[in-house]
Amino acid sequence: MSEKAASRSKEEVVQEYRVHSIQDAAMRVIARKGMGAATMQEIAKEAGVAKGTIYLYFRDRDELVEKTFERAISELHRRVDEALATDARFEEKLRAVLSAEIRFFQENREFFRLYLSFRYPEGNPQQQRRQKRTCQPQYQARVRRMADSLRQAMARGEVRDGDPQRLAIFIIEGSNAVIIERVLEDAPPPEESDINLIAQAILHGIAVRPTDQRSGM
Amino acid sequence: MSEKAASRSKEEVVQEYRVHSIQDAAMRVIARKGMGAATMQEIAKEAGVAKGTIYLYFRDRDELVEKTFERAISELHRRVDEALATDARFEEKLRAVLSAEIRFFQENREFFRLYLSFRYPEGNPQQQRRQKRTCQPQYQARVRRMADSLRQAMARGEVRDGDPQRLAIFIIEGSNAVIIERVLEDAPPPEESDINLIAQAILHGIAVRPTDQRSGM
DNA sequence: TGATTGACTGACCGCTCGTTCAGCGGACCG
DNA sequence: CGGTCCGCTGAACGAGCGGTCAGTCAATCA
Repeated sequence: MSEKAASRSKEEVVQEYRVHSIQDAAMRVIARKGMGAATMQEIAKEAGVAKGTIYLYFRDRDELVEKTFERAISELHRRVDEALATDARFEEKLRAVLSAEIRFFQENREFFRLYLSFRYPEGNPQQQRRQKRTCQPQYQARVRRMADSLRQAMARGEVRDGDPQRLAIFIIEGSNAVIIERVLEDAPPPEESDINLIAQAILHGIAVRPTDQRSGM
Repeated sequence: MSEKAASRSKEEVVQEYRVHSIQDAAMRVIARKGMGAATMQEIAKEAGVAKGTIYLYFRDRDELVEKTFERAISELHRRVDEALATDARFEEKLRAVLSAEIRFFQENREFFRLYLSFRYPEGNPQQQRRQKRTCQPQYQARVRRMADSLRQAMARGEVRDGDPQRLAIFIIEGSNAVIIERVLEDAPPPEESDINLIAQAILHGIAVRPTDQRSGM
């Protein structure tokens, strides 16, 4: 009974395996060489296939890079959304998001080079217009999510009023920078330590306050 | 008596003018097209000279880009250093630095693309090793300066204790992101408004505090 | 078992890029 | 005014890229 079905499924599995192994190879090569210097030849070699094979699964280089980026970023967004989907206080949400991001970038160390290439796209306007459809919306969705959480928290009186868009950008990029720094380190401190540092800075700032005499945990 | 001296000086002036106009052209083209897509042909056209002429003043493309970056970033560092060179309280220093950065990126709107290319360098290891000498030290110097100011402020009891390196990265990248966002906007809000937003976030965080009942400014 | 298929290959093509260099022409000298 | 210099030019070159496609061969079919 599973004869035909299994056979068809097997082909699909093989296809998916090929697609994923090429995407993984692309990610590794881009991480090593940078977006501009990553050639189809080297990606193919890394994936253990011939250059022409890639074109059986992806229209061209742009589509390969685009799909590779989307697969990774959607996983990050899934985890961040999960962290934001609770009714907890803003501080708890923030800590959950930071934890999710740290783990994600730790598990996907190669991803950040690709992430940056899409965050600040290059290429001629034609290429950029193409990327706008996938990269900018992805990033802006992230900013919007954070901004929405901030607005909620402002409405609840947990967070001071202020431009949520700008604050979201400040929080995301500041956190990102520390997380990337952390991921690039040989022996990073415990996850909790960096989460505390970032969350403290975001929530209460760095200035000493007279009322702030409790020793932090 | 100024006959010969003037003539020699005139040649030097012409040389310097050529060098600078080529660097300015490089900056504009990189801003338009991105680091990878900026060709020598287009830079030459933008500068109003022939392609070969560039090679009379720069060994190769790498040297042109490197020198162009250094000229711009050293101007930014000069202004930031000036802002940090006082004995003022940390808050005043921070505001002065933010003001300097906002003005710099506003006056050099083309620079940020180049800045990012050096902040997260691409290319093969050979090219990267080359860039390490100029880009990473430049960025790390910036982080170090901020970290030093933080350490001072901690010693004076103005700023809570915490890893100065990580806090400096958080502050610089968070601010940068907002400033770049601001520079890319068509009608940015008044400079003071963004400085207040960033300084507030850095110094006192975003959380509402019971003791924080004064209306801002 | 011979025929057929199609996933896979890699030599090849057209193109663009950074870099070179033989030659041009205006400025200056004697 | 003819000769020399030299800053400058842009056609030409080689390297290296993305993308193509005729050919290969193991798996499958009849």
